[in-house]
Amino acid sequence: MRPPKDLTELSVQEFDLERTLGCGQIFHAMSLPGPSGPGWQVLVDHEPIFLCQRGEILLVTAGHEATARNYLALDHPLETVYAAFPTDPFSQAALTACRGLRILRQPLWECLATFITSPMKQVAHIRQISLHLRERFGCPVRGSLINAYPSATRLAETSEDALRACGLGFRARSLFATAKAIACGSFDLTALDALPTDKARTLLCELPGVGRKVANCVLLFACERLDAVPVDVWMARILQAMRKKKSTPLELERFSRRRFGAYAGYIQQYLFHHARMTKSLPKP
DNA sequence: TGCCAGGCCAAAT
DNA sequence: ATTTGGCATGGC
Repeated sequence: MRPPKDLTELSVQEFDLERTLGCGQIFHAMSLPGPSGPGWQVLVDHEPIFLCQRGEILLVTAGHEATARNYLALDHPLETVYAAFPTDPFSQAALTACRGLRILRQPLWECLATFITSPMKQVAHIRQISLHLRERFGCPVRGSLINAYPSATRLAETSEDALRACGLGFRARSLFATAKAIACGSFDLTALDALPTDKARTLLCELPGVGRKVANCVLLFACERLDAVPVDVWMARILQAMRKKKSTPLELERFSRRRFGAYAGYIQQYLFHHARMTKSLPKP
């Protein structure tokens, strides 16, 4: 995508584009040199959007302002999230370092599929797999560098081996099986919206390749459940350092929900990103 | 080289 | 109910 000539200026407060796109919740954003400084291209389903931030001005492809506002969750009450941050030095450092990071509103299938490909993979490699799947099976989009994320139906008509050839390893079986379950209608993703979080999580965990951690990623990043806390190896180390008592991942998840409150998932993302960027943990 | 990565699953205790 | 081992791949 060439940066579009027609850009609309949006006024934004408490927003940081680079942190939001780069904190490990989406895996496809492409950085581009723009007409007025560097920017990013993202795809929201089949809608290509160019974004470029200069202070409290966000430049957005004209005609796509409403999609951008929703995708970037510019309506989330970050001051309320900040007020709920713990006061220990590590948490406050994470807040300072990540201020303006927002939890995106991701397309549901893309989010589910990419996190099925995530177990025992580093963020950079999840991105590589995601781009490979888009390149091989996704629909081209006019004006976009990258293809749309392939639908469940499209992946269901490929094969486990074809997915394996995209570097998925043992995750190929899970992604293929889940794609088939959704394509044939035996699992209805649209039913998640109406369910309380615990029921939605239980339902998601019925899908191949979806355990509690991946389910919590989907709930947080695509289902607006901002209290859902994915506990990966990084979060386990962070939360274990905050809680002296030796704990299982599930205990740490509940601990974080009690400690952090209704925006526990949001706070989790700040702690996760900060720990990864600085390779540091809270003092035990 | 060896170790680790935004885990999941089934088998064994 | 809880713990353990296997699973593919790539980066440092």
